[in-house]
Amino acid sequence: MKQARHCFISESGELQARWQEAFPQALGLRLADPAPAGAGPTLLWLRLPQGRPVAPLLAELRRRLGNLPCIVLSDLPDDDQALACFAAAARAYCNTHAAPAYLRQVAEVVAQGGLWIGESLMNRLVDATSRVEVKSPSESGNSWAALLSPREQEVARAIAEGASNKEIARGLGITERTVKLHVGAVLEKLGVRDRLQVALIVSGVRQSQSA
Amino acid sequence: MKQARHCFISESGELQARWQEAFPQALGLRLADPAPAGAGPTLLWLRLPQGRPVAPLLAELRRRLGNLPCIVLSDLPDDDQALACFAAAARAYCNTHAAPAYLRQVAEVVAQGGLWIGESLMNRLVDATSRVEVKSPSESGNSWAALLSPREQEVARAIAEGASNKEIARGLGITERTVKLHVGAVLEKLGVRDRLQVALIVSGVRQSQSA
DNA sequence: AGGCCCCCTGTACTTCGGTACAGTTATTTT
DNA sequence: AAAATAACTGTACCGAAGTACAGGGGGCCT
Repeated sequence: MKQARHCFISESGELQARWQEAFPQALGLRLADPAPAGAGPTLLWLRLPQGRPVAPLLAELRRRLGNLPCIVLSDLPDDDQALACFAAAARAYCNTHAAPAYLRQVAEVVAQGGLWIGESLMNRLVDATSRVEVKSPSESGNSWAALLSPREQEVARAIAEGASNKEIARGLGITERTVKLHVGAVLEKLGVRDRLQVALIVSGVRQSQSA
Repeated sequence: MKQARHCFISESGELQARWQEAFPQALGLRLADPAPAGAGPTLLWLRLPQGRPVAPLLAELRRRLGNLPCIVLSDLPDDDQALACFAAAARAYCNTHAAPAYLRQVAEVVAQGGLWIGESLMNRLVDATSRVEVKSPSESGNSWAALLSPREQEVARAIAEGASNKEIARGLGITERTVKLHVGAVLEKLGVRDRLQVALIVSGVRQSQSA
């Protein structure tokens, strides 16, 4: 892998001491500066100004400097801001005041096509997902799961991913015949006539027709 | 940071040579094995069996081994599978046959709360996002309609209601054969293999796979 | 012990979905 | 005038989906 050319972008254009420590040859730019002459940067670091929407900022950066991977640094990181950054195709989100070693690792990850989310947000995502899976049999509002046996729920979820009977069979280590049995049970219990409706119900688009 | 205890899970339970090279002390488990006695692992690597839905696999692993960070290895990586993995709260997705150094970096990233997405998927996400910003300030995410002719849109919407070809034909006053023609065109233009995916896309659950 | 539910499998059948041939008509674009 | 696009129809074929018979084993409850 080639050496990345780092470019730090902040309101004032100054380089934080730790940034310079992490990447001695990094370039510093102000938000309004034009693209630097010569060999362009290959990796952008954007220090987020306080209280501004991130999407337009990132969009403009891309327009001016090319569609480069961009790492967002926030003085006061919070999960919602992080999500906004990733929605705007940021590649990483971390604290402005992170240690140089940390910054270097983030850079390496991003340079190799990785995404740096940070622990707080990651935990939230994992929590959300596991909670859904754990508590969905009991309630979760739409109650389709409550009508189905555990095995049938697995089948229903696979259907919602678009899996064929054969794929589900391989996935669960059973025969296609048995999958058809479960599918049939799911159809009857949810009161629908085909798997497409099952997919819509599991995806939350429709409600089950059953009592 | 403490040393992570790695646990590789595959169908056969064997450790690939490069896994062992990357993590000499890693534990190998089969899919069906129970949790190992003693100090449990802190990081799971799951080698994905061919053609199986991932969500149930990951859910069951979490049930059995605890809610640990999980890295998914795929013999034939593709973007859709990767998305399914992240939807199931996987922390990383990469090629089974990746080099030891690569695996070690993935592990380090995950151990520090990062997410490893891989270049292919990342490029797609970045592309998608930048395209959205460029071409649809008005409507967002509903790009499926833009790809289809008016008639095809009608058919696509009917599909999302769960209508059969025969019903669509009666509804539009045309033959079933013609409906099939339109359905075929919709499938091709949206880049999906069956009407179920069309229903999910039109319902806003999925994005179109096409350029 | 009998009844109930869950999970699993097999054979055989019908219907539906999707595609591959092969066309027609009308409108628009180049 | 030719080419491209949209809409439409027909026959035919294959595989997937779903159903209808037929069973098997195990666990739980009264």
